[in-house]
Amino acid sequence: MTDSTHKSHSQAARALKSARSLILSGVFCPGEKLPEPLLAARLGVSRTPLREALAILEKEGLVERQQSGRCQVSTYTIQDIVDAIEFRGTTEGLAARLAAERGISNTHLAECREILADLDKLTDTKVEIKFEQYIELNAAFHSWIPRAASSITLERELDRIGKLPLASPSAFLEGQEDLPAFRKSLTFAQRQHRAIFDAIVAREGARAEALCREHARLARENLSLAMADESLSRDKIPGLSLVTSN
Amino acid sequence: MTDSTHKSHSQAARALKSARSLILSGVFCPGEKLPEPLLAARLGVSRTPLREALAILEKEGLVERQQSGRCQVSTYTIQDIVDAIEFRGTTEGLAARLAAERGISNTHLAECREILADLDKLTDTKVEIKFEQYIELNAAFHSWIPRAASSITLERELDRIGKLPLASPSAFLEGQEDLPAFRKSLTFAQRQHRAIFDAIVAREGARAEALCREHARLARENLSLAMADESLSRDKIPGLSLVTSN
DNA sequence: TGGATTCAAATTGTATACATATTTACTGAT
DNA sequence: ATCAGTAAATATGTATACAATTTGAATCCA
Repeated sequence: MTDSTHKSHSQAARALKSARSLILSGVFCPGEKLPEPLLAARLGVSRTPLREALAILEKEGLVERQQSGRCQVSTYTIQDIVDAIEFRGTTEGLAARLAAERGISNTHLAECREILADLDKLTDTKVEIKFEQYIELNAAFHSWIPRAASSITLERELDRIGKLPLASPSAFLEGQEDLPAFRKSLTFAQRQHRAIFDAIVAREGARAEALCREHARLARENLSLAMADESLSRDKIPGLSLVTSN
Repeated sequence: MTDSTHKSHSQAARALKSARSLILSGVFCPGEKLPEPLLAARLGVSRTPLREALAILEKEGLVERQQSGRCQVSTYTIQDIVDAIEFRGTTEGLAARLAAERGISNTHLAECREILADLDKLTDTKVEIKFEQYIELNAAFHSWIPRAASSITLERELDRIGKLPLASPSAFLEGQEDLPAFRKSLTFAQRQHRAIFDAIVAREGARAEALCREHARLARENLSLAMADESLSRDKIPGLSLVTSN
């Protein structure tokens, strides 16, 4: 899957993305040791760029260094994930409130209208939902919120929060296409998207904030669904393999 | 080659702390280029650990890499700072709400009582306030909140947010000892600390959250004070040198 | 058997070398 | 004087080498 032809990305950047992907996809188990020489060989880079990538992954919380300096895959509890989801909802709520209070530009208005219209097409029709498109548009809506608030700070922070395991708005959209309860929730989620947008446009800051928080609860529900669903989703949903089941 | 015994002061870790300190203290101007060889010589390390430190500082937002790969000190607007303070207040509010909703242990209860009692001693007496002690105790109170919520996630995130320029709860406590308006605000801040604690103990989540947000507004006021205060505070308050006065 | 001990193998942290890419300074022409 | 073009200087990105440390295992002793 790795694409070594592109030189637009440095070895360090590719090592970062590959290693993150390998960890989230469950190729490495939580707690597993990650010797640098081994990982470097596996990723096809030398230790120098790999170590830069590992330093970042450590900051992101995906790997930990024990006192000796050895690297291992982090372990997460369900509550860690719940808290991360709540954290994202709260931060998106803050961004939505600021967008409402500050008012948004016509450009941002039009941009979101288009995203929502496209999402409507995907969810309203009786046609088979195209999940890849939905994921993309859903991510577009969520990243729109801090941009609408004209807040570089929140843009960057939400981007970062999305890298916490299972905290991203798209975290539970992959690998659950087959669950009927899950599919129905997509239509509901889109109603919430519209409500959040309307609240922002109407400058109703408190409402926009509350709606964002409630919207994040969907992810929490999906987490429950995924955990209950036995072995099916464990290796399909990126990051779920890091969670201790207890 | 100086001290390779303790890993707690690895070259990379020391380079990180030193470079961060140099940037925040205004030794390097915003936008200034930071050539690696120069910086490495200045910090007394080789480029390898320095680059790890720079990768982290880039993630923290203190330095940026232009497309060529060259490193430069980031520039912040006042609104970036305002948003970062609001972000911290909101996240502390979330932690306080969770602490209230989940209930706190007796250990955490006693720990905070002691912190607050010590803060009372410092602020109530007519004696000269010991700023260093106040800063330490204030930081202890703020880091107590996510611990009381039993949330590793929020503990780590708030620690991170505190590294954003001027977003830390202690950001404006240094270098303003001489401003009377500022000194008076310390007593007020302590009243808010007590109110937050009481709300958490009483399991009043919404109140605890609202109080935390309001408490963060103090930092915003201090930012205004510091900006209005001409050249005095610009090189005294860590991070203020990164802000464009525009 | 169980526990300490020693020693080889493996791993980390760092410095350095070097190829590639970029910046800067300089030259010369219009 | 201005601009383009070129060459030298400098910076970055990466691989590799090496010392110091840690791990793992085989050995020895009670």
